Amino acid sequence: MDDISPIRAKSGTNQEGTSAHNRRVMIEALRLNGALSRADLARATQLTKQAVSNIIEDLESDGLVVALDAVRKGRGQPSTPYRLVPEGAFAIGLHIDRHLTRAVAVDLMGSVLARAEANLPFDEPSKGVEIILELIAGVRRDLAGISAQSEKRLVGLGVAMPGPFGLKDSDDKWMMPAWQKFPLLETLAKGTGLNVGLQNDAAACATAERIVGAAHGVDHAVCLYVGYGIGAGLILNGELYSGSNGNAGEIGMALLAPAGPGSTPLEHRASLASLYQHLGLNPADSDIYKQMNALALAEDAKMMAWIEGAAHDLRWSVHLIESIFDPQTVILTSGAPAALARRLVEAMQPLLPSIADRPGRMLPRLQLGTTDPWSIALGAAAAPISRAFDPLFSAILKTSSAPV
Amino acid sequence: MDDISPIRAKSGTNQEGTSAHNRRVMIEALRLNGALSRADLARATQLTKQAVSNIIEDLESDGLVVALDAVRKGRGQPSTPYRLVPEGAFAIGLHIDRHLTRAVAVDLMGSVLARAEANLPFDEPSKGVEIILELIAGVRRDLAGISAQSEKRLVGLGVAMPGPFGLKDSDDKWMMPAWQKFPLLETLAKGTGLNVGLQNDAAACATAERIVGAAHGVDHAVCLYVGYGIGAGLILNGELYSGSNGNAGEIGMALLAPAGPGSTPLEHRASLASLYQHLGLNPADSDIYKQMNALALAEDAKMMAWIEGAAHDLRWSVHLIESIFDPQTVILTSGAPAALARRLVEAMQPLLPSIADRPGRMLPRLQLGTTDPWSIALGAAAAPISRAFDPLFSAILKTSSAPV
DNA sequence: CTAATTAAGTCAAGCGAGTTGACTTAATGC
DNA sequence: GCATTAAGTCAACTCGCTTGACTTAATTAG
Repeated sequence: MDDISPIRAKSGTNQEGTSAHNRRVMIEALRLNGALSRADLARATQLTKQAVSNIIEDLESDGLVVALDAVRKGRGQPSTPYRLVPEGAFAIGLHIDRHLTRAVAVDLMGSVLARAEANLPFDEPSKGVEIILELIAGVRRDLAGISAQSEKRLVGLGVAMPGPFGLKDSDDKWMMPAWQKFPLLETLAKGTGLNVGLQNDAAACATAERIVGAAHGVDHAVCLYVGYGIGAGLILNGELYSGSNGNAGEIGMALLAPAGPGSTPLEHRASLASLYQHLGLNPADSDIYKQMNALALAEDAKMMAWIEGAAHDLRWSVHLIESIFDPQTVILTSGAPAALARRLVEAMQPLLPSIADRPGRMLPRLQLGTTDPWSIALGAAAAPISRAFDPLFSAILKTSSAPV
Repeated sequence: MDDISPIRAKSGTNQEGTSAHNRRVMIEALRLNGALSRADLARATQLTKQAVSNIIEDLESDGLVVALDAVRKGRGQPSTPYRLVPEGAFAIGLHIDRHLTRAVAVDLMGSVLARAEANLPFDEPSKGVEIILELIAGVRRDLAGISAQSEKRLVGLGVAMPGPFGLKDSDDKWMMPAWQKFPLLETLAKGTGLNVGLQNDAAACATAERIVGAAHGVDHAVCLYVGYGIGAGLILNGELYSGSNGNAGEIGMALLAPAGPGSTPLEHRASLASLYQHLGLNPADSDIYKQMNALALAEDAKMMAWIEGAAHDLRWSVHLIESIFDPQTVILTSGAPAALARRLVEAMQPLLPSIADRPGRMLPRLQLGTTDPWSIALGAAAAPISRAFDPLFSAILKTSSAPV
């Protein structure tokens, strides 16, 4: 968003933009509906049969779609459905957390094909980056073993890490101060030769839910992510919204009351960090996930007390989110074990009344989303895929760098 | 959003979409930058000189832009700047409130050319509609007196009224139950022969700020509107966001705490309705505006007490909005007299710390926006203008079927 | 005062993605 | 068997943006 000229204006478009958009529309339609024939696509996208035929032919020769057996359905010539080819594109996703980093390789459909994790030194990013680069290299090697074309078809590296980004220098331990200052993206771009993009962890979670989860094909959804911190990933008009500085949805530091004793950040009440503190656990313990799972399954009293408290605040967070965004659904995801997340969602019932409490709803107000701890890395990987293949406004305009 | 076919897909586009987008981009560029030459436009929009020339020629013959005197600026042939023609398009805006309705006619630049108001029976919409239709007809006559082409160039009728819309039947007096049930849009469309669109009042306020106010050219802004109720108008990525049911930003009914005695709707603490109640005023009084102005100027003790309380809650609302949206700025607008609104904004200082408290800010965190009571009607009128002339994603697609 | 330079804007041919309408292919159903 | 229905192709066409050369008109250097 740097202004080269002092004149403010949106970019124009031309036939290239048209064609890029139509390709993306086809891909999205196949992703959302499974296999479709050219005639189906023509009806769904309002394009002519001929235009669709040309585009599909193109996509087929690019190895992004493939024909299935013809199917007869009533009168007329049988139709030939096409589906996406998972191996048509790949992306690497990287999740950087306080004590741990995970890397995955995914395909066009969002299937995870390779994964690796490693511990991370909390305050030594220059060392950490070496670990990360090795991790990525390993995942790439694994991927190359699965598909010979993987390197050619790699669209980018998506990075997810806790936000918020770009604030005042601070030593707040929540914010991984050493990492905030480190030129991470540049280093990774140089070290991998890939296009690199950054999201916060909650946004990545929403991206994951959108490609292979509860938000698949939902255009207005908010994804509450309860991890070490807490954040919301916003899907508005079918696109991830990141705000003016990439910090939209960073509700962890939001105060629960304007003043007085109740005026604590949400993060201090409803996050895994607060749970660890409540239980006296050490977040750097390698088996902490197992410990929590055991406590959740045993309905440990102390944990249940924390759940009650967190649910109290989260119930209200959902109420606020519904009032502000009017989403089709709210999805709660978590880095915690599934048993814990499930109990948390149960404890949030009944939800507070809100404008979401309307007749004719199609989706539940609150759903439990993915609780796989790898889902943030998956979402990170899904971001470059989305950028390359989803129908976005920015993809139509003339300087939408790096299309594919 | 009705699915004609069971296949979910975005619409494709073609040269018409391209051309429509480029026209809109030109218009927006002229709106944001004043007068620009063809060469300027070509640089700003990344289109070729020739393409711009053709489009400008088109716009000129459509009466939307006009050439100014050539200006010399250094070497080379002098450039001929073009500017928008205010009389290039008109729209009618209608603001329906509990006891009052206002209609305005605006031009392409958002200047109000005619206005009229009338009292409205609170719970008799069928009578009310007749009053409204007459009001609109009067404004249209006035407009016709100003420009002979006004009828030909009328792009639509925008309606703003308090939300939320489409909830369960209720007798909540806040929500104007009789009006919610009445088929208002259909009746107005039939009665005026115009395209009709609906927004809630806060959204209209944001639309007004965007066309001629503090949000002019700002792509990420939240507009807090303190009227009879309270709501937020959301400008995200340069477009108004209305949520999945047009109720985004309806924070009036949001509870200030999850439970307990503090658990009241924001609307009961920070809205003009709460002020009227606090002061024992009757909102149906025709001189209530003057009364409030007098009290504000006199720094009436009771009013100052209300301001303190409202500012307390609003300060926190801004904090939450900043945490959630990461906007470039928050704009407070109000139907209250300017003196009152100014005191309210002052009382909100200092703001609570938040992620908006970052280095390198270009805009203030909180600004006082328009306090003209006609601004909602203006925003209502600006909506059809925006829909017809702003570069929107939906404008590129093939069936930009009239949504709202 | 002239010539070189710089920049705005036009001209005319070309390109290319979607459109159009007729045609082919291949099923079902009466 | 023949009419009907629908998928998909062919080939000519359209129309908005692009390309590159050209014209116009100013400033600046010598």
